[in-house]
Amino acid sequence: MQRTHDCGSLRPEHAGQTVSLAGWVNSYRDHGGVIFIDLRDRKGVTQIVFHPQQAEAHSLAQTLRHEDVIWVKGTCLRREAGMENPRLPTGGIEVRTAELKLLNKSQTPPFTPDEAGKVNEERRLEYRYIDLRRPRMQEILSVRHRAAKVIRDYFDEQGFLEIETPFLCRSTPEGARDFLVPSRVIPGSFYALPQSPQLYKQVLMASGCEKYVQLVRCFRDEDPRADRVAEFTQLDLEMSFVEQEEVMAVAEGMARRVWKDVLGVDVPAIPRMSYKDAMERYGSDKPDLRFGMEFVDVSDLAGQTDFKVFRGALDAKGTVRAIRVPGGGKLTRKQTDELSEWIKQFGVGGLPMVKIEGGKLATGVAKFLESIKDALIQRLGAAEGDLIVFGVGSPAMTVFKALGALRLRLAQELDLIPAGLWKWLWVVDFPAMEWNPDEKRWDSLHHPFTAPLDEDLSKLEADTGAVRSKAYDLVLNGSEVGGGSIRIHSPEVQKRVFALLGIDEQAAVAKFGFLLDALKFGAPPHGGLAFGFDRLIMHIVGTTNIRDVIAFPKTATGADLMTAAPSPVEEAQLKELSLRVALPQKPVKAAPPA
RNA sequence: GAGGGCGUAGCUCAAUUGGUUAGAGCACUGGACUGUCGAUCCAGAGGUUGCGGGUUCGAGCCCCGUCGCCCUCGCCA
Repeated sequence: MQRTHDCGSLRPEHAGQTVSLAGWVNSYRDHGGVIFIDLRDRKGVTQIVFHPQQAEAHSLAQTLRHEDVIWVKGTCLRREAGMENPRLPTGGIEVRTAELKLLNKSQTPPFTPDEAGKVNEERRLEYRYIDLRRPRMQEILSVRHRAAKVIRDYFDEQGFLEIETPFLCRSTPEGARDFLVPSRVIPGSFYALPQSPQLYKQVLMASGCEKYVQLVRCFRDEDPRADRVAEFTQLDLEMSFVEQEEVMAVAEGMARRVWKDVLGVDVPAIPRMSYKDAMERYGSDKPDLRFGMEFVDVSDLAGQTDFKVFRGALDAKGTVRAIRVPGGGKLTRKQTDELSEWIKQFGVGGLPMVKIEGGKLATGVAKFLESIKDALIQRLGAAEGDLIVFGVGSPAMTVFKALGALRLRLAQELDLIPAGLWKWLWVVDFPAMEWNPDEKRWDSLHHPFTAPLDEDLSKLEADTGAVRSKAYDLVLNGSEVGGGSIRIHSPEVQKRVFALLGIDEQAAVAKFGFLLDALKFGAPPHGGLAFGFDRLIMHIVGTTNIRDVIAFPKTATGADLMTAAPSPVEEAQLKELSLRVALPQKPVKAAPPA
């Protein structure tokens, strides 16, 4: 089938040429005599005109409806003055048809690509092939492709090898819940789909590959968020004979290259912030630096008041932190009550607050703060019309996290986040381990193979919580787009870390003996990083919904609404796998009283 | 596992305090129309109000359960 052009390329300079196009009927306007069709393909929309003189084509054109697939041949004509459509790149021309072929009649579609932007996501996912016909979705797919290409070119130039790692892996109990795949050949045994190629890429370093990279699908059977799904794509990399700075430099170079080549935006040198600073100043290990609203420690001032809420938190070795909310004074009582209720889910008791009105503290807990009023206003730099909110409680980390969530919510609702900014940040010096009060043991913050900082090695056992690691996260506009670490390559240090994590030697050998073996036989020092590829694309195309950047995404329950996966399987399939399904019995509910 | 929101025609939505035959726009069908580009005009068809139960003289609306989708907490080394 001959196509001389696509639907986005004809311009007045093509006038007079015989052209042929193919695509979908985006809309039709039948005037009884002349008929107009807006023909759409991946590249754009072109107006096709049918005149009654071409009787055969014209009568067929009368039957055309939304999403019919057609081929046309005709003459490209410059539109007469006043009849151009400035909203179409091809609006200066139209194609007067001599010949029309109906390639495939469409049933009436549940919605048209034009409408898809307004249709429920559920419906869009069910008819994804119609949704994806939208120019916007085509653009996203195209950007995703280009970003992947740029990334591969970049790493190729840097001497990396793209090496595939297995999808059918050994299950490890650490980390996220695994998706399991039963083995037919070994009944009762299971593979796990990879949460990331972490262990394999370390083994690749022991294998002498030196520089590994992979765009790879990862699977985590955990509940989703707006920017998180069970099945996602990582840009995974690992390097031998490197320290933290070299890995960060390579990753930063990639970000710079992608932003430059795809968006035409320069990424400046990316600043650093310690985990401790990030938590204490922004209540997040991925602070959004596009706006201020930093936390201010006002524990000392709070201690001078008689306010029981403040005193109680301080007596419990907690903290009192304040945020100045610019223009927050306009929030109504109803709105502030709602915030106060909402913040309780983060483990603090409520949200004391005051407004600045007429140079004075007003409403809320103002009466308790009279004695510290001037110091408070001065320290926060508060101005007329501002709101000051207090994070109060213990431990301090709980307060930080609650205020961190509040800071984001208020900034969004009060429209304090400037558009068009790219605020990159490296968060470094993460704690190596975190005390898990429920299990009464230390947990890795990153993973058990993360190397502690050399200067903290000596206090590994004595002051475990204070040990920092060679881990680094790359944050963009408050979202974690990448993270990695230098790995432990010394069996000695690895043994000490496992001991602290409560993983005895036997368990360690059982879980990842192959990696420990690999480290024993001459593994080079190595480290790496993984980018959330979907999230990078989200930032580039400007969406907050990760499903927008995935061609065939799954829903919150892991369902594919188009294919209706997951689904029950034939009894014979289960039998072959030596599996039996044991659904939980539904509890019998007592009949309601009459 | 928990909380919140949503579910009415193919699509997007409306429906007064629980009250007549559940409406509108778009799409669809038929007709008119030779320059539109959200074409216009006339006419028509289209409903298990997600599903199941209950309360009531009467339920789209109230109650219980259930299914699906979205957001959040937990979870995500």
